[in-house]
Amino acid sequence: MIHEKAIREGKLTKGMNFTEKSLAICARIPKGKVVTYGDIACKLGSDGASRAVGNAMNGNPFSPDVPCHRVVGSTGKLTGFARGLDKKRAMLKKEGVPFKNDDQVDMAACRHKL
DNA sequence: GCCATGGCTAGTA
DNA sequence: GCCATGGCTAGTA
Repeated sequence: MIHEKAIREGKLTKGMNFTEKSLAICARIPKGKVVTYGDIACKLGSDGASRAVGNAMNGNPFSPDVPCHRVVGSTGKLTGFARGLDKKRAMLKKEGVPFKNDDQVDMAACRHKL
């Protein structure tokens, strides 16, 4: 992972591969906000790559500085997290993200526009 | 060939 | 619940 600095700053540089770019985008999500795997994929110009974005988040070496916990499924469901969904939910709640029920984020209220 | 997705359809209640 | 999709890595040769 050569582009650590750029990633942490949320910048895309030309040498980055898909994974690195995904992480860089992720770094831009403000506290209290949330984004979708698909949102990041779209932002990178490949709509079908939402699954690949999931892979990228899974390997995130800069967690939780690069806030991969702020990425959720398209419906607002908490899909996955290396240290468990309970942790993910706890972190999001602590940041003030509104929930509809225990594993469902209120997307309308806190979806971040990339 | 795996997967932290997502969208669509069959088929139950 | 099925399957198309896309990027990546473990693991074979």
